[in-house]
Amino acid sequence: MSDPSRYQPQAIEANWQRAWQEQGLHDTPELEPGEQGFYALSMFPYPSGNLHMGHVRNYVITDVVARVQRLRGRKVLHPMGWDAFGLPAENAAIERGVDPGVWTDQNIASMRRQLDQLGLSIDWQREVATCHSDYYRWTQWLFLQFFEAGLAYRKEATVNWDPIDQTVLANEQVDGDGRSWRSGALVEKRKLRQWFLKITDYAQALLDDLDGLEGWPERVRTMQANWIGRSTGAELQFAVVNDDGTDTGEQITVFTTRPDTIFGATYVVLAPEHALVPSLTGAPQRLAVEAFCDLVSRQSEQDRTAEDKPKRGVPIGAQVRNPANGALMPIWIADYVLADYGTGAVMGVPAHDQRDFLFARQYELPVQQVIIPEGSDEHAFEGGAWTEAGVLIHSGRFDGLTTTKAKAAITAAAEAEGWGRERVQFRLRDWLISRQRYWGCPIPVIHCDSCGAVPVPTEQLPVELPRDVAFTGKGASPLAQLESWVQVACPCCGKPARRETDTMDTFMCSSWYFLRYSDPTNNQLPFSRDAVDSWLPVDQYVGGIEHAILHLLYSRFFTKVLRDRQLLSCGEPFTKLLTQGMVQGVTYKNPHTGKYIPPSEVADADDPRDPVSGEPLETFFEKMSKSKYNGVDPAQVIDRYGADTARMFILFKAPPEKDLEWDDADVEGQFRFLQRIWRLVDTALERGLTLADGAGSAAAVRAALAAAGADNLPPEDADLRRAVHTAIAAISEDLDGDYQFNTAVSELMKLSNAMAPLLADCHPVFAAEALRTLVVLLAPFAPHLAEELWQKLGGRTSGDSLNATSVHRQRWPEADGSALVRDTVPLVIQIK
RNA sequence: GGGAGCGUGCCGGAAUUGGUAGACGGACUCGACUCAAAAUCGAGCGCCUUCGGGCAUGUGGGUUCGAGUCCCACCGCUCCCACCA
Repeated sequence: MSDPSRYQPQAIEANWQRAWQEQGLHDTPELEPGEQGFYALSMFPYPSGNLHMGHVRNYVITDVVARVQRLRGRKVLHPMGWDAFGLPAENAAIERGVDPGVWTDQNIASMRRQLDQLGLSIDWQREVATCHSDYYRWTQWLFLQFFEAGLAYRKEATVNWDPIDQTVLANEQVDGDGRSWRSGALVEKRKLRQWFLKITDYAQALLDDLDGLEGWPERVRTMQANWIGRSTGAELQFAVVNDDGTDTGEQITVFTTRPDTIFGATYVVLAPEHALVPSLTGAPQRLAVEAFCDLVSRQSEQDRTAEDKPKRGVPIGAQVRNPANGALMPIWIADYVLADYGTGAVMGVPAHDQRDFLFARQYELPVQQVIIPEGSDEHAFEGGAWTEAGVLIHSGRFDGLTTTKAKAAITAAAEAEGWGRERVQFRLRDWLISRQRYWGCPIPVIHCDSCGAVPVPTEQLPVELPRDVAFTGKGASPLAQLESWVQVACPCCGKPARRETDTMDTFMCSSWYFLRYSDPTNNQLPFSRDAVDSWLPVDQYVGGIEHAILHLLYSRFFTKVLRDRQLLSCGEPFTKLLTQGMVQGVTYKNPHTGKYIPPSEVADADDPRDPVSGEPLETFFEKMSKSKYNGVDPAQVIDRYGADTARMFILFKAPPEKDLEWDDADVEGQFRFLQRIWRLVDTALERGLTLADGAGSAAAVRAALAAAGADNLPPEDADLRRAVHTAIAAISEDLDGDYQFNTAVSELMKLSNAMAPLLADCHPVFAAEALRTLVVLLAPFAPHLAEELWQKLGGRTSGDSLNATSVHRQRWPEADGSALVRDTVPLVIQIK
């Protein structure tokens, strides 16, 4: 600590963090009317209490973006907050009896301390926490906006029930294996009355506007488009007929994307949950049908939808007439037809649909081919469905039409004759927002026997979460068990009524937090229109790929609804999106026992062996997690090497969007690089160089240039100028394009390597300017070190014309060498 | 099954977008300094070589004066969606 010539980050970083804080260097500047600010945003964390490397990577990336923009002279908004509702707090309450609010606030405080050590340029005055009532009252207010717009409604629905967490999950929270995204439990089905938001009303707009999101990764746009899942087809009606061939008056409506194959339909299948199933089932079939429906309802989503499962079904004893050719065909129910997609009914065309084919073969239903390959008069139909396009046969007046033409012609005929119409179908379902949990934002509704579901008047917001609750972890939510809170007078008629006891999906809270940052202390509105319009849309959003669908889609939906409610102007919230890769750690696993072994128990990293059995271990990189013992604690890295090394390493090690393999040896190498820069500056100081030799005087630079002759410099001077110029161009390009921080850091390292041997021999003016450029370029990546070096070089006391109190007031060099001007002082690097 | 993407040294990754492949870093080897170690500094580091060079970017073709980059086929890997009618 006493040796001033050694780079000791621990000795300088906290000081600079304090200095920035005291100077308010990262406070958000006021924007002039019409002025364009820059909004740099990280996805806010859940306050688990522990900062992990994934957080560090996320926030460091955003911080570099913010710092570069500030150096370029932009006014920057760079906020942070807490996605603070959610199950872990409630689980802590159940397991350890701590109050979820207290637990969460403690975690926020501790994570805030850890974040501060990273030297992030965050404006903490705009901090928000979704669990504080000055935030969630506006979440409730926004819910009422949806309600008023007819976009929030209640319906009884079959929902995903998580038997461990005792709550309902949205479709999106059930993973591909039919398990809860959080507890991992196999999801069951239940019927409950739930609140939904009508995101399907915006399906088309959400899809259309994806095209304009050029600053988003292609794959995220594709994932969203697939999730929305638009398909065009037709809705066709099949009349139910009695045994004697007369119509019963009932209709079965099916949705199909292949109306051209209707002449090949040989049966109709309903989902077991279809509303007409009970009434259409014949007496002899009733027992079988009920047994089958019961079986299906007990199946998990996984069993039901696994593609390799045999398709099962039963006939219900009724029949329909094919509207195209009048043929009578049986009605079946089957597990492969889903109640909540399309109309919950399909026409079975075994010849041209693989699922129908398998089903028909299993139950010996007739197969009628109606499409043949174009240009062939023979049937290409062999033992599997023919799903390609072709030409129609056995289709009456439509014979000979191609698939494409037949789709249009048959749909048109159906429309003209009244048995169908064109129909666009989305895969996207309405968003189920009800959660039977305590630690969430209460839904501001009161249920009254006479008035129905009544919104809580806005002046009564917030509906506060009661704090004196018992957590048993069993049965209904603690809210529903708290009669003193539930019983309330109806705002309409004043009669006794009951509060809604469901809380909102936490995705509700995170769908608008980026708007609140623009005006975080407003207590009249969630945000003023002026404030939100002056900062939104977010210029650069940074976060994990795991939010590619849910959070980003919901946020886009919110933004569009609020725009349509005249609360803001933009239709898309995030102009550019960067999805950073995971941080992976070295993982040791015993391939026989399947157990993960902590690295501390592995004696020899080159020949890892199980400490108990001595068996050789597998070594690989995997996403850091507690259960795999492969995590690296950011605090320990910072204690040892400092925040600047951690920042540089994480930026350098891999391109931001790719997975990053954490390697302690590499961190060491990064630290040594910063040490070399430190020594470089020390060497310059020993020679008596300061920034005053260069930038302090425009005249000095011009005089030096004139003396040397611009095209006739001594080789060292020319080499140095070239090295600096090249680095500036490369770094600017890396940062402007796709944020290739890894190569930008490389260029910086190359520059400092190239500089070291040249500084001793070149003109002091050039040497000083080159050093100044190096330090400024370093500033976004290793801000503490850059500040310290700037000060050591006399950047604050040299009579510098900017009188900079901080290197952050220095202008970032422009990509073309000629523009390397800091106010009136030309930088040396003007000639190639 | 549908979609997106990727394949370059021992490793992470570069390559001015069609122009000297392997930047920068790690690991490794040798040397200097040291009683020694660490740190630091210097050198080497794709493969083969008769030291002239030759061969190398998953495999096989193609376009081009020129291909890691563009086109076709194949092999392998990753991610997302998936009985969505």
